[in-house]
Amino acid sequence: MSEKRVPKKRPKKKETTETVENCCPECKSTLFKYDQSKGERTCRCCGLVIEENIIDNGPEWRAFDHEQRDKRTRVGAPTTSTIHDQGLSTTIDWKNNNISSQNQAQWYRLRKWQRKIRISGSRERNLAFALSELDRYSSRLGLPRSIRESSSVIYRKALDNKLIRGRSIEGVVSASIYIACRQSNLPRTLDEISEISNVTKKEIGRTYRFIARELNIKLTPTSPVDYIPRFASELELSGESQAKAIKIVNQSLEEGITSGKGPTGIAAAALYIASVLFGERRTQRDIAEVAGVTEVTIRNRYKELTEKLDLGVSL
DNA sequence: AAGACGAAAGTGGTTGA
DNA sequence: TCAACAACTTTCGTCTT
Repeated sequence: MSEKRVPKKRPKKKETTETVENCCPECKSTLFKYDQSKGERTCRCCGLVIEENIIDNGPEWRAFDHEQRDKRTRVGAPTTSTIHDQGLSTTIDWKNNNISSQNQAQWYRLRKWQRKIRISGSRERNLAFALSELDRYSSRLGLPRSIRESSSVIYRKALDNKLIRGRSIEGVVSASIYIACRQSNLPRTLDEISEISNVTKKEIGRTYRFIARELNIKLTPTSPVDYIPRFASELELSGESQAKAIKIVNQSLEEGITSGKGPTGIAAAALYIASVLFGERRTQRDIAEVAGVTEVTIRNRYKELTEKLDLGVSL
């Protein structure tokens, strides 16, 4: 069967079962045993060693209760760019535990200084405010953590390069979010960001172009494909329709009939066609609303697409 | 009655002189 | 700085289901 087998009697150490994408080459089983003490992953079915010398990322110490764990842990929370001091500063608790009345005044002064040091200087105050705004905006937009991180990094860079002067913090925060979204191929429209931030579309547009230029950030033009999953889920369209819409967009990209046209309009038209083809028709109005374009635009795009692509749509 | 369609006029942004 | 321009929107009347 196999050249390498593990002995039947194995130490009763931590053993976890898990399913892995690729299966055992020997018996096609997808169930594996992971033996931490040996650093081996073995097939549960035939015992073949799938992987050896796995690096154990866990701590080298062992703890038998909470107290020991607390004592032995040597790391804290991960640092993050979304907190102005990267979560590294100390705060002094307001609870006055066992402090004599003589010391109360002293403690009060200590706290005051601690706060002053924590948010000191215009830069820190700016960052503290900006990052709280950034957090508000991104939670309203429902953005993943990774994008929050990268947009706060962009904001920090903008601040370090003195690009904020003469611009509103809200504007720069919005622009940072816009850039971060585009970089991670989860674009939001200027309209969407403008709506939650009370910064005009025009201002965000101006600011993001300025920042991208100054910080040498290359922004590739957004593809309509990037918008499709989001729009499709808002319209509650099936995965099939979504896949079809993506296919339509790719086809039209090849044909080169998309240049110069707004990506949202194309995404909307492709979704409209797909929804009709799969019998889950959405009205142009509904699609226009989630895509942030007008019905007229959808009609124009959809006309172009059906004419040039031979999609076999009859309406 | 709702949705789709299309014409016409208007708007905001880009480009090139 | 200005005009030309393309894309897109607004508005509205008509047709289709």
